[in-house]
Amino acid sequence: MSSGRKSLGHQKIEIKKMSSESNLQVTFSRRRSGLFKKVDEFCTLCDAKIALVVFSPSENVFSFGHPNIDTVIDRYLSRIPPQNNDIMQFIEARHKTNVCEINDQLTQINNTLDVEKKLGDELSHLQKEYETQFWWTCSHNRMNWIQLEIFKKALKEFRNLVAQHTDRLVI
Amino acid sequence: MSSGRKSLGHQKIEIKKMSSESNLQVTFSRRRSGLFKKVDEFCTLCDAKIALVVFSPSENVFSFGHPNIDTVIDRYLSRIPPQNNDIMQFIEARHKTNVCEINDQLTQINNTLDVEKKLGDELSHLQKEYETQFWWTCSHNRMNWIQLEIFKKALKEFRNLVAQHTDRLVI
DNA sequence: AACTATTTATAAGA
DNA sequence: TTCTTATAAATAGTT
Repeated sequence: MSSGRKSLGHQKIEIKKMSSESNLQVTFSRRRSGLFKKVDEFCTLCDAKIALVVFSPSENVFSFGHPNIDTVIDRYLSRIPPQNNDIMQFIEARHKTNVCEINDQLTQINNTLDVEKKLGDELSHLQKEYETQFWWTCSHNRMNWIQLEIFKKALKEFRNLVAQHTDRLVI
Repeated sequence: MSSGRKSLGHQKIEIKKMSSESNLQVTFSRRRSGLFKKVDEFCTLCDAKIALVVFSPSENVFSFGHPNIDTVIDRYLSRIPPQNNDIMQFIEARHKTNVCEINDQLTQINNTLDVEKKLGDELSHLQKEYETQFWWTCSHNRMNWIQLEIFKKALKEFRNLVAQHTDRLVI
């Protein structure tokens, strides 16, 4: 009884710059995830080549690319005809380094993975102790997340520092 | 009677490359406009700087930018206005390299954060049903371990990257 | 961070 | 193609 409605739910909003700063934060976050999800689905479903770059008002950078953000941007910037295989090969070559690094990374991961796999298999025989394992994994995950946030902050500061230095030098 | 329904309406679909070619065409068109609308709303509401480039499977190009696509792409690639002075160009080149790599790193970390958060959320929800969902959880734990290995590697690379950058900064 | 009522997006069918 | 329809998905406001 009483009120009845717990919420008005999704109300229509006007599409213009949001007034409330705190509201903007949460809306940015919500819509950013929604957007990246849509983009991901889009290129999966439709085999589209995509590059998406977003800078938040606080200068945080987010990006997504398929099959590779730099390839798509390069093609956009240089207006390369898709028929020109030579040039496409050249562009692809520029990313071979990246692929090599990723391969190295995969190798290391695979090596580590053998150990991790064993752990996983062992775990399957330790259902009784699962609860303990669960909480360990959970807190481990959370710790990593926090560390990652700290590193991200440090990285941003470092980037700004580099920018400042260079600005002063250039001026 | 019998049929009654004029249409089944919007049915749930699996997110994987579409099999039907003609269906892909219409889906590409529909989702592309939906996407560009979302992006437009996003930057209007949240004052986000955005660059979006899409190549269709048939190599048609679509793009959107706010406040300007080239500005955002340049910023992502860390291109700065050309100078005449050779020394300035040298400094700019180094600046470009540094900031570009850091932007990449930040993007990577942001993406990793999304993954970590998702894993954390999944694990939290699992708590309620871990007894009945034991096997499913097990495989997710394994996935989580893989993520953690990637993360550890990323942190190592980041440490080395910072070291390299710091060396280079000392002119 | 979850919930709920709406709006918005969109898969199928015509 | 373009419109309609029924349903799924996203999300604004609230707690």
